[in-house]
Amino acid sequence: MPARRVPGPATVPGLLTVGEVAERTGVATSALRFYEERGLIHATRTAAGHRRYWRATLRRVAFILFAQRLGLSLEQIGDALARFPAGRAPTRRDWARLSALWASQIESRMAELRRLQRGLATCIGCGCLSLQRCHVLNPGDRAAALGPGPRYWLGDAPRGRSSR
Amino acid sequence: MPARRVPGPATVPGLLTVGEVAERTGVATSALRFYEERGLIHATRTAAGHRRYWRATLRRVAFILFAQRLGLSLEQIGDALARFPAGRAPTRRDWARLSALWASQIESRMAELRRLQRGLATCIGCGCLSLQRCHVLNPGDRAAALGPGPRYWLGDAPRGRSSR
DNA sequence: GCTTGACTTCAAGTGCACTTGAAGAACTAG
DNA sequence: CTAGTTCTTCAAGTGCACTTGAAGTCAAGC
Repeated sequence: MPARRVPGPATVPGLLTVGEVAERTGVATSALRFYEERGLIHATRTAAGHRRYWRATLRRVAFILFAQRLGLSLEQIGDALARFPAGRAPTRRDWARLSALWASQIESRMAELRRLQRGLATCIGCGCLSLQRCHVLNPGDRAAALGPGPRYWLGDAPRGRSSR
Repeated sequence: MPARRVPGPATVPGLLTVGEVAERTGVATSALRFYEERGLIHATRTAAGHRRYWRATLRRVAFILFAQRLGLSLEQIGDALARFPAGRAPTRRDWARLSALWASQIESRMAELRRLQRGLATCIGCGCLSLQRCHVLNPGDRAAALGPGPRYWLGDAPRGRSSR
């Protein structure tokens, strides 16, 4: 019955073990398993049940790391990844759409940082940080009072999931 | 024995109840109590044990909100607040020192966002996101692999507290 | 053949920043 | 005086992104 048994670790050029992926990405094996559980990455299995990753997974993990530094949650990253085929690079078109979305998020976060920077120099220093109508903490309306729960500071709030 | 009893809520102009502070700052009463437990804010007590806040506490809370949007942890914020007198505004000198520190943190976070922005347009789109030597994920050395634990993305890592 | 190390699952733990709930005391309005 | 709101403490729960540990399997080198 050992007819189509997937070969052992590291012996096949195209497939990587979880340890190899961990080493190459700097992400712990436990995290990789966690990402798989959350549907962010996928692996084939050997006959013995060991994970084997395609090389494309390295890019997928890089994508996850990138998006995390952007400030996205794993759920948001999962949504983005779901549009891409699992085993291959995204198309230019896929990429362009996502790129535009994320670029605008980076823009708004940078805008906030610039506001905070200005506030650092003037608003707080002079004691005007009043909370009532401070344009640093409350741009427009009452964005600083996003309600209870963890406060997100990229894009003000994760879309969907109304607070609490 | 009711000789120097602190008067009731809302009746004294200088002192605020926890509910009033919550309403004015947009921060939940539970969070205010939590901040007090962590030493970030302080309150006097009425004879009955109810909290009474100075008006300066409003500014202190504003300061906390501001620093949170900067991406600082409560511990870091507490360190910063510890240098300031509890009941009054910080001196210009105090402020200038902190301001310089935080400004540089904002600068480095903005620099990272610009890198990510560039990566968004080129590095990932063209498929070069390689993890090994990607200058978007690994500026200089291997900053993306900060080790296990929650990943900080302002200033790369909270100073002190070597990871784990 | 045996040891060592890499892998497996599953449950539970961690750190942060809180929130929620229970049980009760205190203030306020009518 | 009573009802309702606001406050008190304390313990436990939440969500995120994982890590740690236990108990066991699999593969490779000597």
